Amino acid sequence: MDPKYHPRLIEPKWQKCWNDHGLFDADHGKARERHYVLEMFPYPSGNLHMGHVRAYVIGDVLARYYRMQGFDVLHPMGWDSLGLPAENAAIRDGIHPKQRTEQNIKSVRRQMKSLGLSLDWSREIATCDPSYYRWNQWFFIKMYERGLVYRRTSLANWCTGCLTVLANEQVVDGICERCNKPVVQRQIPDWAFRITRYADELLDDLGKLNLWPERIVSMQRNWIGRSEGVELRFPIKDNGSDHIEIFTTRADTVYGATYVVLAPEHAMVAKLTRSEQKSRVEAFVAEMSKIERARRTDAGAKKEGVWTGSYAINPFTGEEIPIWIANFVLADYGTGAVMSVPAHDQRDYEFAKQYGLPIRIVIQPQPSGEVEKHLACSDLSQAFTEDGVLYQSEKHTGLSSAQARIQIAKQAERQGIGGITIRYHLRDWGISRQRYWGTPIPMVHCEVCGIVPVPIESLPVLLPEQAPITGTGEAPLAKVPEFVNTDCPKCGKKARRETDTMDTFVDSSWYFARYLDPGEEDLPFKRESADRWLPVKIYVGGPEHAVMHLLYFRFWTKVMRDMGLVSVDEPVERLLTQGMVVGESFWCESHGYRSRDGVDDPESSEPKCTECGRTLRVRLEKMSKSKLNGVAPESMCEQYGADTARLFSLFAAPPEKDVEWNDRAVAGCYNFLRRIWVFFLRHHQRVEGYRDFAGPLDESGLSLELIALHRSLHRTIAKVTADIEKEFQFNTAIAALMELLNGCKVLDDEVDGFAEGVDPDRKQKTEQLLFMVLKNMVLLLSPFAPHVADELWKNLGMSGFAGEQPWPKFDPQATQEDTIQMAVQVNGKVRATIDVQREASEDEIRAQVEKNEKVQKWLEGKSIRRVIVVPGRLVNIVVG
RNA sequence: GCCGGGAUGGUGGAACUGGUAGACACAAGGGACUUAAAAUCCCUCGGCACUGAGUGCUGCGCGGGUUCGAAUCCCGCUCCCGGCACCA
Repeated sequence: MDPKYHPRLIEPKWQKCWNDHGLFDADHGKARERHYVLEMFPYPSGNLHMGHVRAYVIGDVLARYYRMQGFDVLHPMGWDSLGLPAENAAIRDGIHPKQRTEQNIKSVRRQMKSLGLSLDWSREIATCDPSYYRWNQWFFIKMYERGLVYRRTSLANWCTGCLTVLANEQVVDGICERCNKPVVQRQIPDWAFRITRYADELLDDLGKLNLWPERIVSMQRNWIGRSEGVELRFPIKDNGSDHIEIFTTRADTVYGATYVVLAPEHAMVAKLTRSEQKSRVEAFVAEMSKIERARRTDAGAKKEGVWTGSYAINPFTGEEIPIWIANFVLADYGTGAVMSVPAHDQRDYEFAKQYGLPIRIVIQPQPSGEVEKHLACSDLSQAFTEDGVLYQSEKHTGLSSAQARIQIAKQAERQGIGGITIRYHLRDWGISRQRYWGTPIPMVHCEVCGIVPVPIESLPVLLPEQAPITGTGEAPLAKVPEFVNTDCPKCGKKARRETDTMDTFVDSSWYFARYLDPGEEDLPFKRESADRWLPVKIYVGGPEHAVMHLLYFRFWTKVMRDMGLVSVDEPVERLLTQGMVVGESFWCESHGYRSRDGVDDPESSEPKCTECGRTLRVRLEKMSKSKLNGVAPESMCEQYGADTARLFSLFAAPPEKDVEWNDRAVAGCYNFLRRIWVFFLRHHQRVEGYRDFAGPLDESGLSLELIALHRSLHRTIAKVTADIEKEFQFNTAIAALMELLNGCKVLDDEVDGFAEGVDPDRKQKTEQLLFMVLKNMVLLLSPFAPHVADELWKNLGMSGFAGEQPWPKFDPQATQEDTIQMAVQVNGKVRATIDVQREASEDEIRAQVEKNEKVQKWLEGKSIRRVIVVPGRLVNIVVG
């Protein structure tokens, strides 16, 4: 055994060895119970960062642990390799996306392997491979047949930076989440998935996800944004047949609706505009279309609008009320039209004040003295938006808001002018992208037949090798005549192919199922494989995918279920969203982000820029290249080894929390592995004769310290098992292993004593204990630090791999102490501790407590009122 | 504003169904070894007070409550983080 711990020597060796033995291939024993462990697959961007490392190591520990627990584990990896970054890079430096992607995959795969991840590489997939994306096309056509895909011309989010259409989910505060440029509204024809058809189920089934983090569930609920309300038709004055449809959640305020407002984009605007208002309305509409969504929808923006010149009739009061258009009404929510109740809606209130529209109070706070206060105040300073009691609302007056909403909805239904409706914030998923590096949409536009899907048997529609990638916003595929020009599959006449490609979220919506049968040619995957492996038992990834990816992922699963491909309702049983890896960033006013090398004394409280001497702003930020605060996993592996990198990313914090990268603490983890190494170095030869010893250990004749160590061993097994299994508390599991090692010092001392000659029976038992400690320590360590574990396993003279061994079991008997330390409290404060026999009765404990001098001191001159004995824990004496 | 999550030493973090707060690690201080440094090993380490092995008080964001006993349960606040938001 090498006297020094050299991770760089042992790690590549074992990685190769595992690979040669196909140790991590799934489906070894078909009879065993199965466990599908999945981490979100990466976009192959050339280099892994620490965030990836953390996610993959977490998943890897679980995969290795479950294997040792006897499960048949599927732990695959692949590449989310279509998408904008490769295309943008191609525009920048002229390398074809395919070439770049292949290089990157190679490099990232190598980095993953050097982390010792226990992946089944025989199932590797890449979404840019036609054998993958043909199934995107297959799904697209199947979904088209089911009415889940449709062509629409709609207001789309047009990114002024990427020059392409974005999904709602990709727009954050009116800004493109990718390039940070403004997003504007444009009428663009595109393809969309009807995810809204599943809105209810996506919402309801959140209730089944009880092993998902609450905040993710809550974010999804928020995003789906179900609201129950009433749709009402407001007839238009002097036009008997026409009406405006509005949506409201506050039908109880309908008697206070004193005007109607439409979104500027509303289809009826032109029809409703009277000639005398025409110029003003048109100018306003034109102006609005120019304003980017960010400013339009900013809550702080000034309310603006114009009157159309027309009137509607409030169907409940019969009053004529003016029809306006305004910036604060959105075309794509509800019906794009609202009834305005200025007394009870803050936006309507502000608008009414500004344009002198009537305000009528129809809700009173509560039937108390406060009513008068409100009513007396004819000019409200703001809207009263809470529920209350109806006022001046004809026969509904006096009802509570809740009651009134039901009554008014019923009345509307009876009169045939509306009824209860449910609206969602969730919109259909627009998937058309005017980009090259994506899945071609398998549709043909024929002048005779219209839109015709490509027949399933002619899939895949291959992405042409070359296309002019200019980034100008027009679909690159439209400029490739060989691609565009085709024959209509229906009539055979000349036709044109669709030239948009699919959003890459399509790829990641079902990849988890492709791993089941990556080579399958007739279907995306086999039903029997799906039944064998799904749902995914544990899915690990970053919380940044809480909304988009996970929602689409769930949607797709439900669609696949309805297509008869899978039998599960939800793709993932348990979700683990790991925290970010953050690092200290240094920012200089004049030189921007500075690397540590560009900082004078990074440890001080006021670090200075080496260029200009300015005091730098210090922050903890997600590690990134641009912020120069990252640590590359590769250099980490070179310096300390993969095992240390793995250990640190698990030990620094519980998995859901952010971890701050700390070089010193990393060294601490390295030190732990080194100390284990030294411990084995010292003892491994001594246990040569005990390789078959499987316990139980006879403790008689052993010193109390050694018995304590034996107990500690069993407790550690119990603790590590529970920590992994129950809560994924890898940090405390590793702490327990450190504690065990710390406790092993007694073995060193004991063994030192052997030189002077010792009772052979005692020596044998000690060596048996030593062996059990060494063996189990390796096995417990192996999911976390697999390379060093296998090296130590070999040095112990054991055969096979540590990771193939059954997970250690503990003996509950052996975890029990004969004497237990109990705390003695007097009036709830700890005053003494006593040692009692484990089986001691309450009376015996009381007797012992009474004898205790320290306790007596506190009882002096007081009378005992009550004594509480919590077996095995403490005694509390209540005195007065 | 709405929805979620959180607050424990100098730091990252432990603490089973309410039961000895601060495991484990980092940093810091002291010591051993060494010509010296590094490395390694050992000791101390929430705060305050007292001459001491020690003892007492105090301490889990703040204020109340329940309880023999609260970091943990309940009520009321403060602050921080994440998400959503002119969504009618």
